Amino acid sequence: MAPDDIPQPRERKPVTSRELARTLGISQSTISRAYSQDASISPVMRARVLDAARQLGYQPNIIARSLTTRRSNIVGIVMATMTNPFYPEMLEQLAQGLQQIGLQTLLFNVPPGQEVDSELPLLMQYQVEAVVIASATISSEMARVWTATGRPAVLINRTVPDAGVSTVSCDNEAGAREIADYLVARGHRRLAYVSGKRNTSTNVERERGFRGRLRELGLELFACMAGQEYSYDSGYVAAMELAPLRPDAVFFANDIMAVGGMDAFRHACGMRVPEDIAVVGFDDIPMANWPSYRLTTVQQPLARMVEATVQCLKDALAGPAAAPTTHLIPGTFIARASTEGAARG
Amino acid sequence: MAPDDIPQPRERKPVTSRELARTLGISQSTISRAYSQDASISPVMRARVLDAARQLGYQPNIIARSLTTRRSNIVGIVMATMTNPFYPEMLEQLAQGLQQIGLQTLLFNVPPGQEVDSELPLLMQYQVEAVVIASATISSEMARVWTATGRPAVLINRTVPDAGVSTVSCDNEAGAREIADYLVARGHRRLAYVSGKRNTSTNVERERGFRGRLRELGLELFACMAGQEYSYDSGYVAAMELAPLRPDAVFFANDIMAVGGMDAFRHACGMRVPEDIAVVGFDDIPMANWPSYRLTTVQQPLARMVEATVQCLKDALAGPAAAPTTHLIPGTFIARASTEGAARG
DNA sequence: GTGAAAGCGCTAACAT
DNA sequence: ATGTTAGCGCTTTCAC
Repeated sequence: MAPDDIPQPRERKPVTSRELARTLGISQSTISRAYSQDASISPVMRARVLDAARQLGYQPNIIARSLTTRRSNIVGIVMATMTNPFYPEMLEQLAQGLQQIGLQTLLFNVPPGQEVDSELPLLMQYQVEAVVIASATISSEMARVWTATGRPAVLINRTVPDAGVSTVSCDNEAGAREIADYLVARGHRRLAYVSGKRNTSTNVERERGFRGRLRELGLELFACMAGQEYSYDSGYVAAMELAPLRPDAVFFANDIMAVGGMDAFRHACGMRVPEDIAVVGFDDIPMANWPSYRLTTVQQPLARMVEATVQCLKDALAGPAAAPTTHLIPGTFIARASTEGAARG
Repeated sequence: MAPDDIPQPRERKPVTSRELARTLGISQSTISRAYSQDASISPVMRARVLDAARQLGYQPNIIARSLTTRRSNIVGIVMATMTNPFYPEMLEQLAQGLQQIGLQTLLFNVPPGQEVDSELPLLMQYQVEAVVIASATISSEMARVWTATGRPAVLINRTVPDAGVSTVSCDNEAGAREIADYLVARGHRRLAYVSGKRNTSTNVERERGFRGRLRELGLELFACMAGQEYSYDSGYVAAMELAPLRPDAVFFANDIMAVGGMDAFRHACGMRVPEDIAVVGFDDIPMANWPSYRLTTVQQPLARMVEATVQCLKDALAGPAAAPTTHLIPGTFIARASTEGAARG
């Protein structure tokens, strides 16, 4: 076998601190100190080390470091399918926010039909310092198992009863009540709700707020369709079923469903929005403001939610185990053409 | 200070293999063997270990393992802003595909205005085994630095001249040529192109294909607008500038831009699509098939691209450094209402 | 088949 | 300010 045929090791071993130390004729711990902010090392020595490091391409192995420091600086983000454009946006901001405070993001995408719970063992094995769960639901039991490890968890837009996890969410109920007020004030009386994924707290809260406020106003929900998930298709299908009942206003559990619903009403049912039927969503995704839709909705305070999440993690990771916090951030009602001009009162 | 005031350690230390070994009265290496597929350990012993592990909640520390095995099973995914819905979808599929072969995803989101290059050192420090770069561009120089570490890199939908990285992309040029053929065959003569982000290979290829094929057919591009990025807003703005020139067909660099363009034409310029102007995109995002748009486009073979990427990584990580591969996967032209019914020929 | 010991690359006492 | 030493939790020889 010619020398050329000898398989090369797949990976050139990176330079280690020990090697760097040897070439500089100093001790290995000095290398370590050069990278530690407040370590007793002379500026000149540090410079010498960092210089040589650049020459030889040395970079500290963060993984090895984490073994001793017990700080991986990695947080897990668990997400289910992102059929709702709201979530990619959140993921993006979240990843950037975490990175700004020196945390890296290990992404776990829960395939449809699978549970978040099944991902948690892996997260633990990878020694993530905290977990953020968005657009996905975790069982109370598993949440307790997680918090029992002493690691913080933040749920975005989901709540789990007394499981010791922190939550950050939009005030869904208040937003939904505002929608009820608005639609009733505009003279609508045959009001329908299209639910998102069953048993998600967001859906429960929005439905409760809408229903509850209507009742306070002396009205009953005229119709209620069960959407399957928070997707365009789901909204489209629900709208098709709803149309024959002729409601005069529909509140969809979120914007992407509402957009699907509007398309169904307009292009498949021959109905005009808002003249024949008013449509409202929730989230205020960019699409909601496109001229094709101009969707009345409640804006979720995405930036503030991300901020709160990042801050929450920062605090939790800084000090000793803090008590779980609950952030309920108000949304902002935004009236657009999908309801305007439809006044009947 | 009362005992209660003593700050608790933030984290209950997870049980280690050594502890588990001690409670079982066996050696620590036996624990290790219980988790290694082909290690010499008796079935009964393995069962005993795994059982006890479940009792005590022991789970191997993958990070620690990676120190000795030099395999972190982590791959970095680098993405820029996801204003194009095509990318969240890709990210989702990619994360799932990687997870299926036991690889975890460390997500790096490049903030707008920043370079991918700046993220690479971090990726190296985190000992990722490979990097996938999507919707972002890397300099040839940095690509070489990366590959010099012996770690594979896959670029999705971007190419870098001779930098030793693998690439997976849609045949953008062929797709664009097909669009040219189609539009010309339908009688359009005043053809415009709206470019995406300058200097991205996707944009260069699509423009070259479109222009080149037109020239072969004896036509010149009637107008060419420079879009700023691959976003709805960018498409909208470009369309507004383009409208006064009255082209009879426009090829936008991708779907989300085309959708923005259609909205501008229809809602701001009083033009009908396709009667006054035909619109074509590229990608075939779900939106392209919504009844509000029904956009003619070239479908990117997302699933196949993800598959190719995953396979490429799998191979590269299995054997010794393989030569970089290049996948060019054909797209599929799809005619829809945004161009149909506009025949003039 | 199992145990003992060495070492992965680093940090953190403890020396000097 | 720097060097020495002992681990962090695991895998992997090497004995037996």
